[in-house]
Amino acid sequence: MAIAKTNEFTQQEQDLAAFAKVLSHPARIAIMKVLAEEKDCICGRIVEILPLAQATVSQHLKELKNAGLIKGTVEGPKSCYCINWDAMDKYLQEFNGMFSALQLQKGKSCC
Amino acid sequence: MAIAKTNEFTQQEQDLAAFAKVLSHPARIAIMKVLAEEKDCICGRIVEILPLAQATVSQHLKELKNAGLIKGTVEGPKSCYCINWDAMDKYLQEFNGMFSALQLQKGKSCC
DNA sequence: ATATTTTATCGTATTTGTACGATGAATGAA
DNA sequence: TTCATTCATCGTACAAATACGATAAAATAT
Repeated sequence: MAIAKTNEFTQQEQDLAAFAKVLSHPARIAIMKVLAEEKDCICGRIVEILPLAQATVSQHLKELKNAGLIKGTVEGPKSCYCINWDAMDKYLQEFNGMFSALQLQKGKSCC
Repeated sequence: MAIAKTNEFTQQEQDLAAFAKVLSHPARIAIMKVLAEEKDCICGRIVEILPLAQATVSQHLKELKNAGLIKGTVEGPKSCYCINWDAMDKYLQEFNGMFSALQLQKGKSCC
């Protein structure tokens, strides 16, 4: 990225971009779907479903967890993951709120 | 990415990930805000506002345009950009629709 | 015609993301 | 204890994204 200028933008811009970034890979979207659909959201179950190696799935899970979109609890040798809906709702609200605000100024377009 | 596995996911997963990816950089979110707020959405105006070089802004604009989120028309030596709300509405609807569907299955969580 | 303005594109340097094999840590089963 | 299972992490290879100077292209102004 040659000297990241990321932190020269507003906090809101950085936060929303970070939220979008976590969901910017089909594997992570697919993981969210599995977590919502499956009752036993074990890492191994996700590896079965996705066309990715175990190490790669684990890495994607880590990113989702770091962003707060999912929660993980250890159950013996297994790891159980699920969606953190509190956080998701907050992010989605912020995300949609911004675009709703922008949309109110539609008339100004020049093209 | 070492051999991209992107196309082994569903079309919906790829589409939503692509939408998120375009918005996964604060500069592109900031550009969307400028385009919504300013009447004369000239490239040069965006360069004035963002802490980025002209070449970099032009590059971000190209990505937003390729994804269909903005439209651009040439006006003499200038380029006038604005948000493609038809496309944006469609993307936002798809995006929110997916998470609404997932949210309906909340009860199944194991943690 | 020449110079200026405005933007896109090219080339390139650097950083970040993606993917996986190998290994280690932790638990449960034999 | 010993072995198998499950997962996270490390190291590494490669691909993609980010940023910018330099330059080209296209229109306007002088």
